[in-house]
Amino acid sequence: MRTFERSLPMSLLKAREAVMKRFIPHLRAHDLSPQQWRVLRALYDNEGLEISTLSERCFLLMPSLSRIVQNLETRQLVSRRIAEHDQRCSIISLTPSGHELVELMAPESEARYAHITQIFGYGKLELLYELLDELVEKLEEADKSTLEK
Amino acid sequence: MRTFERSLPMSLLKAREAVMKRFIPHLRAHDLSPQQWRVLRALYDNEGLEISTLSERCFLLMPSLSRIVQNLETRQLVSRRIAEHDQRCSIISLTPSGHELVELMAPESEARYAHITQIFGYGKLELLYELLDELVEKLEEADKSTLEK
DNA sequence: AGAAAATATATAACATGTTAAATTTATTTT
DNA sequence: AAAATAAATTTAACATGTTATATATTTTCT
Repeated sequence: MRTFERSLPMSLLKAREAVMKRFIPHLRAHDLSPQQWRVLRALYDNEGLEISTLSERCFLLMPSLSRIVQNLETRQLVSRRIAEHDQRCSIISLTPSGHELVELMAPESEARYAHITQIFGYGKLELLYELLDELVEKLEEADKSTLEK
Repeated sequence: MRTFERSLPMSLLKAREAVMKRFIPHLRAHDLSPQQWRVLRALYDNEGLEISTLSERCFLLMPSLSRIVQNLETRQLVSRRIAEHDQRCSIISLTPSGHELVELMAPESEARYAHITQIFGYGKLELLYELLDELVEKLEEADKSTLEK
């Protein structure tokens, strides 16, 4: 049997944890979880998103996101309104203070990302992104052709 | 600001999810979570581990592992005894039926791993492992030298 | 129009992730 | 040896992950 250490999911997890360690202190200083930060960032890039679109962009399942938005709503960092064209849809936006918070935090967040790039090397980082994207792509392709059978 | 899509933690997460998708149905068929399976695998490779060693090997924090072991214990897949040399330490072992379960499941698990290797390419997979290891290594080195300052 | 099916979201229930605090046993200090 | 400190593990509390189910609204069908 393959040795236990050679586990792709675990290697990916370890890498993710190592990277996140660099960001979490900064997030915690502003009382945000990585997920909450992802939501705020996504809304900053594209103001006023349906919650299901937000779910895709942030790679969060609806039940998690539902709770996260409720939390951010009570903290007045985001607001929601019901879509006119379809009353089932919630549209989430940053409030002014949510917008402010992102702008306050972004520079340090960017600096930390730049530091990781410098430590690891720009070329290697690009290569890693490419490999990860290709892995996902190929697995999804394979899933599709399995479904067609 | 860097575009939201270019997020290393999220790329790592997506890749991990895509890979896990391949294993989860098989695990669920045997009522195991990925974490529970990791624990059983670790114990199969090295019978009788202190729970803190198990925690490192499986990359699980103690509170999570504590609950997982309790669950596996009630299902009689693992057993625990108190270490003679230090009564604070729990030593966890596979029961015979735990051992059996790993041997029953391992072939299919290996087959799925082989399939992923084939889809993605052996060389690329090795390269990915190397990059992930190197990323973790370099981040840890950088952490150390920061502490020394 | 009214019933049935589909869609968007939320809630429920339970496992896991995560930090802090509690508990128990070992070790060190005085 | 008694008190203080440290170490291993568990429990608590709360956020998130995950599957199933419920709710509300829209669309489709007849």
